Amino acid sequence: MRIGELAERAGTSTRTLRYYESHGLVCPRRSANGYRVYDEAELRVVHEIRALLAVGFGLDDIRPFVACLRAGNSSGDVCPDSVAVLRRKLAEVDDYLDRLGAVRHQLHDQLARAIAHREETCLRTRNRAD
Amino acid sequence: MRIGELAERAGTSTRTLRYYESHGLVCPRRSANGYRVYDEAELRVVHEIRALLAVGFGLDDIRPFVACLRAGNSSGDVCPDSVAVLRRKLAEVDDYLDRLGAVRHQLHDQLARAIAHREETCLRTRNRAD
DNA sequence: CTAAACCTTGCCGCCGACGTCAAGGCAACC
DNA sequence: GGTTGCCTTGACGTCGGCGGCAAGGTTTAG
Repeated sequence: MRIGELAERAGTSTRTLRYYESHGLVCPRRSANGYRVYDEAELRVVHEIRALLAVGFGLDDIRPFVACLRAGNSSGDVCPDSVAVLRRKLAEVDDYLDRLGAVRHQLHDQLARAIAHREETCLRTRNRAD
Repeated sequence: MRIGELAERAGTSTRTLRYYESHGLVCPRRSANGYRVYDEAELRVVHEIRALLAVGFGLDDIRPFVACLRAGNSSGDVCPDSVAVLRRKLAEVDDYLDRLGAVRHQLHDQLARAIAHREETCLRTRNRAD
């Protein structure tokens, strides 16, 4: 399979596949004329990459998962390095959730106070109008 | 007050203050030699900008708050435009919290399954060793 | 007089996952 | 042989909030 077909079947672009390759995540063979040739297994790899990217992983974080898949495992998650990255990412997400919760809290209060202030001002204005 | 003093008192850099100015958030007078001159009120404005940036606002979102402060209000939050931005940002944060919660959930499951798979494999290996 | 410490404008670098040309080679069909 | 459609490498653009440097003018202290 050549790059165009893989791109279409993976739901992405040829540019993206070349980008992954330049970062060592995919390594296709080359045909006589220099075209990239991928085998079926690479489709699975690209799907794995895309899924992890969608969850917020960076390409560097994804590398162990790809290696794990290439090692013949049914899932990219089961190798020690992958598990380590998963743990770290979970901790990062928990951390981010905490901070974002605090931000939400502050925004909520800030909004409530602003609205309260507006109503108060409105009342005073009406009282002056009396 | 010149730019260096304002930067120090606001806990930021001169580069940052010039950047804010280039985006219309601060507009100092100029002295005869071309130096930027700020009055005391600008310190408050810069603090407002920094506080909102820290919460995740972009410079464009912050503009109404600065205008509100300049209009003489004790808080930058109380003007209609500011309230609108606050509402929108709160909604965005809520949205992001939802998605991040889903991501956390997925990561948690993925990690749990990976560990379960590893233990299972480990058991099988020991059984073979028996 | 000179060094130090301010200030000015302007422009490139950064991060990350690509998009978007540009300029050209290869393959297949009419 | 010309057109179409694939492929190649290379290099610049994107977004945002600055950092950092260059090359110069100003002011103050010694």
